[in-house]
Amino acid sequence: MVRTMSEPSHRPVDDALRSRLRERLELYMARKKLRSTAQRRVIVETFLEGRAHVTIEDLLEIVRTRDKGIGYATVYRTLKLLAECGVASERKFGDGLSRYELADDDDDHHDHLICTSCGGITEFEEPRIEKLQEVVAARHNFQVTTHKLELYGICQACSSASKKGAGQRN
Amino acid sequence: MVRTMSEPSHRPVDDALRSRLRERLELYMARKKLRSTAQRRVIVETFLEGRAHVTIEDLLEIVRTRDKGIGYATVYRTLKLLAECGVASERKFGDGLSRYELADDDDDHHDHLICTSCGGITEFEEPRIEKLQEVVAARHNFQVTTHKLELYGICQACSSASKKGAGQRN
DNA sequence: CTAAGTGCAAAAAGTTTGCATTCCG
DNA sequence: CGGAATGCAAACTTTTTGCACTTAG
Repeated sequence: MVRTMSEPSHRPVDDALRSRLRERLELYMARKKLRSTAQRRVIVETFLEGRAHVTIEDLLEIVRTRDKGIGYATVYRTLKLLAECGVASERKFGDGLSRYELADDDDDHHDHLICTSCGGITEFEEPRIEKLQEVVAARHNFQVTTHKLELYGICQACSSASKKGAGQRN
Repeated sequence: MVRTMSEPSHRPVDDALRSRLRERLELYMARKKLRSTAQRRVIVETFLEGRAHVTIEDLLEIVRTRDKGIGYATVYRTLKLLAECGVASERKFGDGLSRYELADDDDDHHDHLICTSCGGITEFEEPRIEKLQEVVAARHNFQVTTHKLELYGICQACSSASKKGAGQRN
């Protein structure tokens, strides 16, 4: 009950992305003759449908609500598999944890704003920066394969919270 | 300005920077009533005069040629101290190691090209990218305190080496 | 059937810390 | 002297792996 249609969680754009990724995974697994197990299916679905930037620990917790017995190592190995075949991207934001998100399409890269107060992560795209990166790389005869751009600081929510005098913290 | 760290390049320009950093450290230590020990002096000098992007392990090895008995923990704690007072910057390039380099001046930030083949790290500056980062941050009402931009790929040396070796690609 | 996949526990790998001892100020 | 600093080893954290058992194909 109570599912009013007007609300936000449904993003048709991402559905298309997800099916592309699912397909990519299937092809990869077929080619490498990898097996589809109950655990993998649960982990992959949870990852694809879940929020971005999950840690292995996060994902394990969610996955275990669906299948009690799944172990850390299986989640770890499955995420590694997803990263290998270009379905997930591993990110390290310097807090010592590895995080995973849906892989971008080749032509559609995004970067991150990271709030050092609440830990919130926001994505952004700025094609002009990507262009300049190419310029820099060319200047050094460097062939870029990937890049990482992260802006660390205080997000809007935290800065208005501290203005009001309230504490923040996640 | 471009400083390439993989080669034995000597940089007279940096002498001014080093004295500024030494002074900053002295002020900090005086203010906090920290002590100048033989170990710290060796570690700090080795760090200031050595090449950029050293790991703790690297630095320990060099330091021990000067003072056999220095322990890992002391190097670790001294680098942490240097980072605290703005003399060193800690960098993590995703290979699981922490690396340290001389801190930039406030107005003079640089970023990195990282060769995934030879591990070489080259520094670059591109003010237009910095500008655009500010634009992005403003768009999100985000107050940037620091940022990290890394381009991963194949450096010139490695790509010409593989050209000779494998004889394909152009 | 048989090789891939799983779960567990232990190993790695890097970072941090507790503590007895040393030594700067 | 007294507290800061050191060196060692042990504790931690997160990631990775060895292995015996299970199971997909």
